[in-house]
Amino acid sequence: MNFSKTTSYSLSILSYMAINEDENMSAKYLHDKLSIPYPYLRQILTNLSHHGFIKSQRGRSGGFTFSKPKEQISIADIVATTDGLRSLSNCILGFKKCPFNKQCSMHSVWEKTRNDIVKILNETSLADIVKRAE
Amino acid sequence: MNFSKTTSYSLSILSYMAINEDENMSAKYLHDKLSIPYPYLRQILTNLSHHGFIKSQRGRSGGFTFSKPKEQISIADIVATTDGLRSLSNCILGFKKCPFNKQCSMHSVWEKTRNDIVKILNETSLADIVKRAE
DNA sequence: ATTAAATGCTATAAGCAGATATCATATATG
DNA sequence: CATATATGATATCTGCTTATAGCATTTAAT
Repeated sequence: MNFSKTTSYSLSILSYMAINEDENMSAKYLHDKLSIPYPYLRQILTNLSHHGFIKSQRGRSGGFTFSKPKEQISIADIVATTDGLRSLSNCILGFKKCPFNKQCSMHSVWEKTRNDIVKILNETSLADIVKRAE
Repeated sequence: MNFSKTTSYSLSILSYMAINEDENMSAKYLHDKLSIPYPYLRQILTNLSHHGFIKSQRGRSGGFTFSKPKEQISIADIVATTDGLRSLSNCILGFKKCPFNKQCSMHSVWEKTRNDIVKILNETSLADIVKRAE
């Protein structure tokens, strides 16, 4: 009942980077700060780089920086590259076909809450997260 | 972002059994009706039996029947034996510690929706599901 | 130049949920 | 009684996510 570790790590990384943009963001440094397993962290950083959220600087004193404005990166964008938003559009109980004859009160409740969640995911950018962290 | 297959299958099985209580519920029969992989279905039935929701009758023309009133089996009870309700109490983003400084709008939204969901899970019994299916 | 410290790339391992397979045991039916 | 059809119990396989490892390449600092 939550997002995958890969998604969770991605969100941790990008929100930390957004809040502390002055620091030099190498994989090693992020590993020390966020306690994400180093080799796994590197894979995720590569993935985030490939998806255009951040860009890398190789070589000594290299690292990662944002490659577009933080206003233009929503949580939904990040989730979409890992778990995918589709994971939110499925039945909360995991059914393909509702076995409860459509009268299932689950579905209506979940539909509403799901919409609330997706709305927040879409409306919250990394810039918003920075604001709230201040 | 939804319950595990084991939970989903468990809910399918018990709700089908509740709605069609007149039929002879063998694993084979349930497999035909619900298209759950047969050996996996058998494991789940054993698990549901161990947890006291149903009891088994061995031998030819055997099968499974409820071992307590359907009014006394809530969806939450079923989820608790598989995924566990704890899966609902965690941060939706998968964080142990909120990296967003508590101001995270995620958390308040998720807390409310989570409470809504748990409430429904607790208040909906198999008997209710039968009523709604009629 | 040489070295240290960083990312790029990719192959592989570990762990878990989901799924399968098999044999033992029980029992209704003929 | 013999047999077909159930469940009981348990070992194993598989595929995906999570995690690790190692070598190549780039670049700053000395």
